[in-house]
Amino acid sequence: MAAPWVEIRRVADFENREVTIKGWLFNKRSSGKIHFLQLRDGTGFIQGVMVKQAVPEEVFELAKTLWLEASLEVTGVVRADERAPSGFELTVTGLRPIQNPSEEYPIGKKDHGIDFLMDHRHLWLRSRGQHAVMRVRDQVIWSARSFLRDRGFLLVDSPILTGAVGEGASGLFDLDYFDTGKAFLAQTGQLYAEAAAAAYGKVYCFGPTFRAEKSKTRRHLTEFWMIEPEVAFYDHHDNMKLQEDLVSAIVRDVLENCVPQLTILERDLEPLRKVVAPFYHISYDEAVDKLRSLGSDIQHGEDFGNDDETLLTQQYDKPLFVECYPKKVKAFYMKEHPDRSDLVLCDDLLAPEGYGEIIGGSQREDDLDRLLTRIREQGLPEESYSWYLDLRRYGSFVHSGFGMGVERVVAWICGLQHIREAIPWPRTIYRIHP
RNA sequence: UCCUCGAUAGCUCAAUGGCAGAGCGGGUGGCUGUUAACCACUAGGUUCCAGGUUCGAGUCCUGGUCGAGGAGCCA
Repeated sequence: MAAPWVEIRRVADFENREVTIKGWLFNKRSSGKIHFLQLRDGTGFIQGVMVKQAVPEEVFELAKTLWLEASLEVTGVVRADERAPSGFELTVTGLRPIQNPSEEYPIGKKDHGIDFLMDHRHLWLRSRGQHAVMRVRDQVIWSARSFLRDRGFLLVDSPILTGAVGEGASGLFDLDYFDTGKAFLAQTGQLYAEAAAAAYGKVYCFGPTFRAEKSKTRRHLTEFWMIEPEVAFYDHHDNMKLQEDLVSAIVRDVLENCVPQLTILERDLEPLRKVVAPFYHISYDEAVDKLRSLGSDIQHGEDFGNDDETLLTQQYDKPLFVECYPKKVKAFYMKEHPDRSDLVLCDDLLAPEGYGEIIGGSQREDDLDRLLTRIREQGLPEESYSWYLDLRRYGSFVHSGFGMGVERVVAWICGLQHIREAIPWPRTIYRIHP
């Protein structure tokens, strides 16, 4: 007798049958003798139509008392209807409230300010746009993982609590670690991934990373997720090819599976359809010349500013590799350029449409003496890197890797104005709640 | 850390130094196809805090708190 519980995403398989939907009421309209109940169950959205004559009087009256975001079991018959955005609606036959709120839902139908929305992030996640972003984020992560798995990569996760420093001494969160002194939240898993690459060849780590920099921009979080592949016997060029293949695979998968979500987000699909290998390449030196010809006052030897990066990416319709930056603006572990001792074999991959850096990668310095020299030049604590230096003592090897910022990729693909919407619980300099 | 802007009804925002307003949300009533439904009526205010100028301050000045946008740094 009981109608089967069906997920909204599956209702097409139940046309003209009575089903039960378990979910929440995200909007309600009424025309006197018809209630329109907008339902959400996490798998989709559907409209329930309750006609006064078709249900018992008390059920029709009960529907009037529902507040937004009431949790419900709704029974009804699935009908194809071209007036419904999803193609289907539910002709309601029964209604059982699970919990009906006793006060108004804070998030209304009209616009809210970002401060209010961030304070209500736990409720904001219920909204349609945030559903879309989280689905795309999920797709991006699954695409990356399956891409790497298909290519024989081994997932070797790195620690979050570390004793050694990562890329530099600034921007580290520290905490007391028993009697041994300070521990630090990892800024990167890369050094551990290098050790894993020496053990297993093709590896990656994927996890949250932490930067205590007081950055206050639309592209920074203090906690963000990074996918970091590291490959033994890959050089600088192999490394860029891998990045190009990974990013194009992710975009291809999103376009295959997430067009409804991108449509909700009003994302223009044309720029994404152009994201097909090969991407563009430009050297750091060429990039500086180009920027100067476009009016930037950047000097050779400086790192790019935010405006520079935006200006540069606006010149291209696909992702752009910028290669071989000056050694002095990059991390100690990057391999010195064989012909130019002032440069390193590295690349930044810049997303188009002004989004900028989504990947930073490099060939790693595999020579023990050069690596030691750079650690000392940068004033880093040599003893913290002793285990890392062992990788150059015992079977050193050409190897390369990169870090891809998940939230930056999601923000770019979704066309978001700010990276904070690309992660469920953003952590920024002035916000750690909820 | 620096620069800029902002804070008024539950929310989003108006208001020449001169009566505190609208839309949404809430309440009451109406409507058999609504899509941020619509229509009528209605309730709702310590204008962020502390001082100051003025006959009179939401508005001007000083200090503070909180937030946003941007810079630097980076993924």
